[in-house]
Amino acid sequence: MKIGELARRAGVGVETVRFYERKGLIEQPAKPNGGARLYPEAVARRIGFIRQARELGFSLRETEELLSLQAIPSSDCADVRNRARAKLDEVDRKIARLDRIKVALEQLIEACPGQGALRSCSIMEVLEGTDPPAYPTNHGA
Amino acid sequence: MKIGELARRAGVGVETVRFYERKGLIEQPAKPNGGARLYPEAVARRIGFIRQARELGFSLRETEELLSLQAIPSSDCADVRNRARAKLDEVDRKIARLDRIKVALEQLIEACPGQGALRSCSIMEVLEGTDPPAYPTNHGA
DNA sequence: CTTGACACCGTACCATGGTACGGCGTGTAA
DNA sequence: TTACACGCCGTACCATGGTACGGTGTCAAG
Repeated sequence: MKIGELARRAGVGVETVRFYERKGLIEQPAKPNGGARLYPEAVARRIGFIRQARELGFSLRETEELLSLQAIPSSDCADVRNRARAKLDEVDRKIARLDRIKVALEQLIEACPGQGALRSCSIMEVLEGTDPPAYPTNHGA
Repeated sequence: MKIGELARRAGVGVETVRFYERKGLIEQPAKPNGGARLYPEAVARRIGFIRQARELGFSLRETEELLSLQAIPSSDCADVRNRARAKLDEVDRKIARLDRIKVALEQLIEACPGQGALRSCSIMEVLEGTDPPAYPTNHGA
């Protein structure tokens, strides 16, 4: 398929596809007869993945790292495994945080019935219960 | 506490705190005797939440929307509930996507043992199994 | 053969989310 | 009282992640 259809399928703009190519997130495909880029199906999925990763708070660089994880014979398997584990940790942490937000939202929705006795409760207050003081302090030491 | 300690506790820079204030994500605190901002503890947690929400892919605007969700008597409860539900959906979708990536990473780690028979497998290939064709097509109709 | 839809390319522009800078005031400890 | 840390403010700057533009080329239908 050509770049227009690719972009449509992946849910991004044509310019974005070329931008990703410049950034090295997708490789330049065949340009037969020297003209238009001709993409295989797989690229649409790859770009879809990039889009989703971005929405999950991964930068383009991090997204590239995710995409580069592949267990191919001849690659340094231990290295791939380590990087995958690091990413897995990150993903787990994101999930855990989202779960806390989720619970907070659910409690908020519960606390806010039709019209009734309504204890004041903000999302932060709900999180308070779940999230003990424990300040991050993980920045500049 | 003053802005310096607040920033340290929340894990951001001083400039960032003032930036959030300009953006309306935190309100300007008391400035007794006209001088330095004096913050209550709660603001550190609020900023910590903002930081985490950012890392989960929420924009500052979306983060503000999350923070604005509070069931206070006198507020339009139905409205709050609706907005909370919308956010909950979004959170659920994020979790679902992260779960797929998580599973993919786990499979990748499995597929990549010490040194052995190693089927070629990238994160995209793992996702293929999980993610049926179903192109998004949710952009410009 | 012209018109339209698309592709090409490079460059410029844009919004978001900060980050840094410079000049000034203040307060506390040597 | 001088010095240092910290705070104030406004403005300028920056990286990321796109988005738009303008000029050109190519193909296919009418």
